[in-house]
Amino acid sequence: MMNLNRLMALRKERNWSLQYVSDQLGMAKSTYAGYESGYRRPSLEAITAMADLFHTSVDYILGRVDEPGAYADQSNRQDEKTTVDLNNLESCMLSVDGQALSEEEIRQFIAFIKAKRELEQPARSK
Amino acid sequence: MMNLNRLMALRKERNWSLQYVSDQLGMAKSTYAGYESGYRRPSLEAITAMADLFHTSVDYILGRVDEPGAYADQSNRQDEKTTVDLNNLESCMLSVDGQALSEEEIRQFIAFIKAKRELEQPARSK
DNA sequence: CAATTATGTACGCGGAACGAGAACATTATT
DNA sequence: AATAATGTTCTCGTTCCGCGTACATAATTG
Repeated sequence: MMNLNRLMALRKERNWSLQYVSDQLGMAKSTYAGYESGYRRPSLEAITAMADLFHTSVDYILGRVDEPGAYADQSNRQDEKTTVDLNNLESCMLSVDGQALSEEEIRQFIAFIKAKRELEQPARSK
Repeated sequence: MMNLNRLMALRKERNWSLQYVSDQLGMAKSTYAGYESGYRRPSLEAITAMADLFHTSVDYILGRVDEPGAYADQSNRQDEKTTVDLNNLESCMLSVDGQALSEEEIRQFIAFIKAKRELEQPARSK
């Protein structure tokens, strides 16, 4: 039927754990795991929060649309200054000395930042 | 909270009755009426069926997006990519997982990228 | 290698809330 | 005026959501 098969792909692309995602969404690990496995179905608020977290659209998670980054998410829409979250690679082009950065380089930077934050906050785990 | 205020507008634009819409959706009149009034929240299947019936997106019904026919704009949005050079950061703010990056972190990243490019182009450099 | 911790999976339970139908009020049609 | 159509609100039975928990496996640490 209507499976949310794309959730796991969205999570694994970012190398996030179930625990980390469910913490970000403010729900139990088993709850989010139920969404990925198809055992449970998210509420409208839950699926909206997931679309925000993954910087994609509800329609994409539902499989109604095939472009992950088709819509702007709320945080980007409401900010007057342009705020770019690096997880949303489709929305921005970054360059250094006029030379564009590849997605791979941006991913490395994200990993670098996360590793740095881990070291500074050893108590927290994702 | 998250009201589906746009449902009634979508229906009235078409001069459709609650009975007609609920028949098309295969549910009771009171069920769909509950969605419009905010008394009940639709399931994922129900809101998907509504998006299909009204020829719009789930994100539009949820208020995550302001254009009813959001699908057509996919190619347009990619042209609107914001290009940011990391050497002049005054214009924009960068974040990872919604957490802002400090200027120091970005400077470290610039240094990292430059060093990486040095190593990848040993013949040209110097 | 052993021990501990992180990660993914499955299940049972209490309770929230969904969906249908009925009853009623209001408006439109004849 | 009578009838039908439309919109609103309520109760009831049932579904199923979300959490806690337990367990299996993989990863990390000493």
